[in-house]
Amino acid sequence: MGNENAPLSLREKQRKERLELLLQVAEEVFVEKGYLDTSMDEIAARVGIGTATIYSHFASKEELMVAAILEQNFQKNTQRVVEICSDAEGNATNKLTRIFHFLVSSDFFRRRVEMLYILRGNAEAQRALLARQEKITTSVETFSQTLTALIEQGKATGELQTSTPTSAMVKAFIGLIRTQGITDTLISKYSASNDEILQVYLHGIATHEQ
Amino acid sequence: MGNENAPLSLREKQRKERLELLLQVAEEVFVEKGYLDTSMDEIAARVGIGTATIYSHFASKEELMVAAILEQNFQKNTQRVVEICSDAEGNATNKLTRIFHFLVSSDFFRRRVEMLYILRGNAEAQRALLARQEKITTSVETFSQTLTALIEQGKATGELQTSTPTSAMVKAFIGLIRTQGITDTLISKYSASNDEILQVYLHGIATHEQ
Amino acid sequence: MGNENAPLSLREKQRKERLELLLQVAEEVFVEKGYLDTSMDEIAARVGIGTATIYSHFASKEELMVAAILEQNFQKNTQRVVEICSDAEGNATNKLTRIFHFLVSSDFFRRRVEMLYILRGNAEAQRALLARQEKITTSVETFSQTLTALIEQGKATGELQTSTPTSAMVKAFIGLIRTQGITDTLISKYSASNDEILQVYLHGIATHEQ
Amino acid sequence: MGNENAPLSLREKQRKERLELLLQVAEEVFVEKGYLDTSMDEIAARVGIGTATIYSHFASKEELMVAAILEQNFQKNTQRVVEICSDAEGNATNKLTRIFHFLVSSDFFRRRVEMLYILRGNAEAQRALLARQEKITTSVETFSQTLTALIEQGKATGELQTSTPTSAMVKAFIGLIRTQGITDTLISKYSASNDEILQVYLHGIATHEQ
DNA sequence: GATGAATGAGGTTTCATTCAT
DNA sequence: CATGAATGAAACCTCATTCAT
Repeated sequence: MGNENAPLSLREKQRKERLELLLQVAEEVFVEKGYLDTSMDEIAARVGIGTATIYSHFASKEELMVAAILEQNFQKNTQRVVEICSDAEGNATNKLTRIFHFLVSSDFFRRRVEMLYILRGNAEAQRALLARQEKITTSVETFSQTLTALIEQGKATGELQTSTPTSAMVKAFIGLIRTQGITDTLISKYSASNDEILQVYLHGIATHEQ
Repeated sequence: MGNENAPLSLREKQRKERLELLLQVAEEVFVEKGYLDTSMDEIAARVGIGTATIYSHFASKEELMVAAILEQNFQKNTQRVVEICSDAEGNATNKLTRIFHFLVSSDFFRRRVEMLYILRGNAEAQRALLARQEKITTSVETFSQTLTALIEQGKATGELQTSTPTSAMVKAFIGLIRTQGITDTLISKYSASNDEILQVYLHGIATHEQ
Repeated sequence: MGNENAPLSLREKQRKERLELLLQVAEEVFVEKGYLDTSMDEIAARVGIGTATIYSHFASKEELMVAAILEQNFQKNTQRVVEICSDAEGNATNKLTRIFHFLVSSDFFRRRVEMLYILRGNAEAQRALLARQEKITTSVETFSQTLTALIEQGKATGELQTSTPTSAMVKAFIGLIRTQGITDTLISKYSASNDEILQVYLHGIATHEQ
Repeated sequence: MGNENAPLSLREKQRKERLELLLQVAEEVFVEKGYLDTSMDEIAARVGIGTATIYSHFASKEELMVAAILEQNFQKNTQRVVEICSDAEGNATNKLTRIFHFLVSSDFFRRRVEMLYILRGNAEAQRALLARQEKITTSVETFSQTLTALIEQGKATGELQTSTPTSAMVKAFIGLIRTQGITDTLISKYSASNDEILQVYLHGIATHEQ
């Protein structure tokens, strides 16, 4: 009966609810308008709070963005990945396929990469990232370990090659997802679907015995 | 006898040289400081021209960035890709490997993706992109056709699978390169090198007959 | 039997102690950081009370500063000046010297002058000054009368000139102390010590008979 | 025929005139409202220029204040002091009296001291002071040397004591003027005029032979 | 009575863009 | 044509003060 479950006072409850709403709205606006064209005033107005109130939750615009993009979704995404891996049915390839589709559709990585690009070279942003990093360490760890375990299972069952290091397979997998994010005229002309791209990857890590 | 080959007047020659210098410097600064922290004044100062002069070449900051990042290098990069493909020696896999290393090291795609992310959702930027698009159409075409041809050659010689569509192979290849650009704590922990990632891809498109 | 001497309730006692602590801390912070960079939140945090609580004691930041700088020390300083003057030993010159050193070292006038400069022209501050003025009237009176009496004693004993009005001597004396407060590059180059400056003053008010 | 006397282009002339107007207006507003209650917007509005234009002349509000208070008047004041000292008529005491009255009436030291108090402890302000310091070094030197020379002349003619160091006399003189600046209820009750205060000083540095 | 969260109002500063020279 | 100075517009952020609990 830890008191973290103790009933929050009305004030605290309202504050917590507003924080969640703030994060949700912030994410929406950042995604809709991009970092540059999003102003703190607009976020506050949409939430229905004073601009200054945001600063009682987050020290800077950068910190708000990091929180909105990272914290908002990472835990949920990680949880879903774990669920997929825990499924009794399906082999490694099948599970990787499901994870791939889920993560591409969740848009999480697109936002994450966008954030990383935008905040690159911004000293304050680096600090914000660090300040918030620990809050998602658990998710990062779980996410990584889950993927690693999945691939090693695939190797153990002979489904995946053992000649390619697991780390390379994981890294390539994440890269594969990240790449789906942004539209580029250079590649938009290629009609290939996400599925076809995934096939190249799966083929690349699979064993090819007769 | 088109007069586009007529000798340029001194004025015109100087103007053209300055334009090239401007593009070069702009790219440097954008890459060095990022879009946000780059000011038109600084670019002009580094080039040694007046700020207003930039606006006689480009309609906006966005247009300058598009030009600096896209036009500045695309032609050069395309040319090198064509050269590699024209080489008498080496099969498709070997050439893809060389192209991969060249493009990763040239940093072209990192900058391009960064630009796309940053300018996403910015209406003025979209207009700028369109306004400049036609200037690089030739390069885009050449680049695409060269890669497509290379992969189809590989298919013809039996080196690459025919079951995967060429367009998917090309798209995955470009995605592979784009993914190398940005460091992310999520994948930075995986020690896999670029080479190992490339192997996954090459393995994924190769035939696996005994 | 005024009930101002009645035993205070625990509540009232605590409140009074907190007020004293508040004034002390406020003075510290104002002196440490200056008026501009001192925030009510910081003062409250250092005292360990809620920000809003300050406003149950003082109507505004200005009023708090006036109280903290004026009331906090004036009584103590006045008391010490009275003590020095009451000393059986020493003539007027000697006592003025001791008072001078005490007041310079106590830093009271520096803070007072700083406050006056900073709050000058601030209507709210003038109101605060007036609102608090009466609280220190006694000290002001005592301070003034003590100095005046001391100098008139000096005149009576023939130690000080009678040709200079007492009021001028007092005014010059206070000005002398006030002047020691702030460092200015214009006069910092003059190596003269406080003592030497004092000598000019003492020489200026002394009789010079052979 | 240095080209610093070359006719300025119309643009340059206008800019210079506006700068002078800016400094003058800035001084007025700072003196009228105090540092805190003066906003850059108001200064700009009164001058009739855009707020941003101020920043093409001065890097910060602090730098503007330093320039407006220091540079605006120091040279003029110094020049007048030098003129008084160069006067063939009058001995040292007489000249000190005239300098005293001039400087008190010019209000220069009051503003200077106010500035020093306000900017104390403000890091940006210290930088601004340094950045501008060199611009007034000449005036500082001239001012100091002129006063020093005047007093040493007084000593040479036997008018002033030689037992008190010149530096102490100068320092006390400047302190004397600085003290006239701010009204304080503590001393405002003393009816003594500036003149009477000055007498104490002059008496303090004079020789007292029979 | 005490509080901490909320905020309105405003401040300084930046910068892409324009325009008179 | 090239320019540097001017600037409008807006952004982020701060903080004294209030008010519901």
